[in-house]
Amino acid sequence: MPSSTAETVVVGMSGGVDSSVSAALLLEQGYNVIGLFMKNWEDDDDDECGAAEDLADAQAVCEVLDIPLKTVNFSFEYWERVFTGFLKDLERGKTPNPDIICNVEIKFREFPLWAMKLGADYVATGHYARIDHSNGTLNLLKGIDRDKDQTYFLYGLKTDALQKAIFPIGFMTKEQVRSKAREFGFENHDKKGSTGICFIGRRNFRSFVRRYLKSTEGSITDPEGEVLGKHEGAFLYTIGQRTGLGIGGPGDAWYVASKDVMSNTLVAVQGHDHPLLYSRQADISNLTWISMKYRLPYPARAKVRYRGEEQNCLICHSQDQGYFVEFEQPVRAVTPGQSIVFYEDEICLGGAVIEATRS
RNA sequence: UGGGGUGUAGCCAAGCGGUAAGGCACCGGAUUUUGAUUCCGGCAUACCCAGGUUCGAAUCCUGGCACCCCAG
Repeated sequence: MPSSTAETVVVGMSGGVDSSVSAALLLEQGYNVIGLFMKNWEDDDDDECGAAEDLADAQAVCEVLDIPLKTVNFSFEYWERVFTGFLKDLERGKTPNPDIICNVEIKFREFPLWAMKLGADYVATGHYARIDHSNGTLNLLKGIDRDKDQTYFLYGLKTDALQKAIFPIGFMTKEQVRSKAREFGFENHDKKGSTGICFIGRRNFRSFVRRYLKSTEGSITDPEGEVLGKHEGAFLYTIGQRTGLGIGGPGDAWYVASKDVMSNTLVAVQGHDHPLLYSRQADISNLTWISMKYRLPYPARAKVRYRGEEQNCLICHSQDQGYFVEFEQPVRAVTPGQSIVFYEDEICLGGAVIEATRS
């Protein structure tokens, strides 16, 4: 029984192992724990069972732990603040990352607001990340499990959003989380990790997007303009992509090197490491720092996509009040719309959105 | 209709008498809270067609057919 003086923490529970173990750990640590299941997407048709199963899993875990599970529906907020922007970016030829916005707008804005109304002192999620409060400033640190580190998705959060956040599994490996789940007797200890857009789930990207955006066929050409084949709509593809181009024939595989939604054209090149797939510079926008502003130019390590390799780079001011990044080595598939996240050793400094690239 | 060449999966392409390499595309899976990348697996009872020779042919022979090239 939680004592009346214990602090209360609301845990966002997805039904997966990570958030389940997070809740259990908080309980062990003496918190008064409340589970929250967020439903942020109204399924238009199929896949309804996926969310229902997840809810059932979350319920099962909460029963084992003997904690209450509440549900909330942020579909409206998600649609308005995450999904519409996602579609708009796609139309503009970008490759947006909705999960990053989702964290800023939903998981670390709506969710905490809701939790605080319930009288929570803290909110927690099952992210592989750590928060360091020592030496006066708050720092977002990579998860101990470098292979699972999820700070890439969290770079848009500022100090105030993280102040009341707890990441209980940030100091654990996935392996440890799973065995902990077994210890607790969670049925979902072996559950496969979820993939796909957060809350929307795993889907065929192209057919999913085409439910919302009208697409028209266009041509795929090589850099010289020679037509190689056709695509289903330029905005359905991303830079560096190989799958779905349908270009057979002699030689190596083909990859998307650039796209132009105005002319609805895709330019493809042959070979995973074709020079046209590499960029040395990128214009960036919406630069945000988590806890500290750094004087530019500032040297940092940067990830251009989740699970990408960290690259040495220099963050700079550009002539027009904007910013750009210069990489020490050319980086493959730097893609407008994707985020570039900056690091210094363990610390996630912040990040920005890639606007344009230069070789 | 004189000469030469080529016909192997959707596309390239090995094979040269001993029972169909490989790559691209595609499909499935693994990895992955974006879209990708990457990795693993699958993918021609069948080699343009019809005969023939051989224990045995995609591989040799004969005859067709198709396409290409050079001459006309």
